[in-house]
Amino acid sequence: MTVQHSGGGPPDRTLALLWRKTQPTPDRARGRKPTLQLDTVVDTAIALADERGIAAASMGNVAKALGVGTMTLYTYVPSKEELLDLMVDQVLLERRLPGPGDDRPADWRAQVELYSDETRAMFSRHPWLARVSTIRPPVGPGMLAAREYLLSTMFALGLPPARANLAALAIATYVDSAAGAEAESELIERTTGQTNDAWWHERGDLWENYFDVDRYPTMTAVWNDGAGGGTSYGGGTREVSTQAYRFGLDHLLDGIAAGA
Amino acid sequence: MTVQHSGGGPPDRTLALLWRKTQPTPDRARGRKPTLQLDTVVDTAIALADERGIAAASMGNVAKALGVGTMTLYTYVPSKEELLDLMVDQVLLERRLPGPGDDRPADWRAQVELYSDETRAMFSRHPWLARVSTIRPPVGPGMLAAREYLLSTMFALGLPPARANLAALAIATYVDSAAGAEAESELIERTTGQTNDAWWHERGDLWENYFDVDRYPTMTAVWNDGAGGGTSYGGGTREVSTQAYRFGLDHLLDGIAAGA
DNA sequence: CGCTATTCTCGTATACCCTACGAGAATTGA
DNA sequence: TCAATTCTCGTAGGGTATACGAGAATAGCG
Repeated sequence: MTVQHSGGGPPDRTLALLWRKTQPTPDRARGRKPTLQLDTVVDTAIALADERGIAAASMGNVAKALGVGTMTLYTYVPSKEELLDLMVDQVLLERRLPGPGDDRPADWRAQVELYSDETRAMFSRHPWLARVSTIRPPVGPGMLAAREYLLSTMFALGLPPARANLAALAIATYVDSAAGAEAESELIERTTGQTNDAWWHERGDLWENYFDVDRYPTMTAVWNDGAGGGTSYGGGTREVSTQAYRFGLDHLLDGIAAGA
Repeated sequence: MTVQHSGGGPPDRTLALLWRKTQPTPDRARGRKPTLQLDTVVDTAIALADERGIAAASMGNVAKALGVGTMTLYTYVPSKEELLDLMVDQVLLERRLPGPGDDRPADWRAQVELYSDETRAMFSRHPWLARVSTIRPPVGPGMLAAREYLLSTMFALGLPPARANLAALAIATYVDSAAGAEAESELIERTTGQTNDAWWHERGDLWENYFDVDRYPTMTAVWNDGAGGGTSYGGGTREVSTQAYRFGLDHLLDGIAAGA
């Protein structure tokens, strides 16, 4: 399944929810006391998605986990879309990225490395994040903090503002998508109980019945070289994925540094 | 919504469907004649998804568009998952990428450029592709052709097999995800009838009420430089996205070339 | 204390989604 | 002709989100 979001209600309401920690919420005295807290709802949804994938974080499941009726959730959140936005920004905020005054690695490259490490760890904890669209993202503190940090590393490299912006976007695109793929792969292995190697192995027919060496000479060469990662092509083994990630990031940064 | 796939039935059946054009299908004389063809089903589903997003390509909608009962589709396709796989590989195959013997640009860089152009065009025609998970992809002719081609461009650059594999994976990761984001952005503009600029503008409250210049000095600098792309941050205007894409690809290739 | 305004709770109902099952229709070879 | 085979698709069951409205709980006021 796919996940859209950020379409729904008035943006003011969503923004208020996203920034609730920064901005004090007006307290209302009147009326029945709430049983839950927004944070509890969001955290529960995240926990469910972490464990069994984004589909498990349905309104019904979240409510059941909290021991309330499904419709009760709608007191805390205008819609599922909003909940998703909150989940995303909550998780984006988990990354420990130094802010303006904080200590950080001296080298710009190490700074980017920190972004990469934190992002990969975040995706690893929350693999479902990879399946949420980031077009029109929840513009919350989490998203802004990450963008600010990455942008500042490009300033540290000495890029002028316009180039720094482009470079930060390119790096974020690469890191986020690669880290997302990696994490999603692990989630699928966990939830299906089948390793990726086993999955490829199950498709052994392919190589025998359909694969034509003349049509795919280069793949064959890589295969014979043993570089495909054993039993698999197409992303292949965990080691190959990790190596490919490093390779891509290193060379992207090389290229950016060379052009600085 | 999110889209999973490639889990379901026996892999043999799926592979047979995916490779149906290459492999002749056994003809059966007995029994009622089918009203539809598999290709028609797949094409209809693709058309629906192209126009109104992946969610519109439901079994019910596809059947309605074809003027048959919903359950009729299950004669042609074992499940929705399989249909999705077929849609994906069909679309992957649209890219005009030269095969082993075919003419191609002489320069390896131009060859990669061709992959990039064809991929962007493909995503532009089929924006929903961005929301389909590519872990455990449909291992059909479309996927293999693209991998073969990209791999061969890295051979053209002179990389040894193992490095070529890593480089091809890195480039595919970057190009596919950037192109996907771009296309999805256009789809959202089209289906919501709201441009991205308008969307950001609607969030004007943010900058006034929540944005803290001290917390986000670098973003502020970029903003003041006019590099944010007018009204937006976070990916921003179409021009900024396109520039960022070019910037990233060029520098990634620079880095790979430098390390060759 | 009682009343009222306010707020939260959540059962019911609607409208989608996928798909298992099985009855019936169509076709062909025997 | 009729049996075997294959395709068609209505019904039903279990999932999803959420609109609506009735009822419960609370705070403050008279």
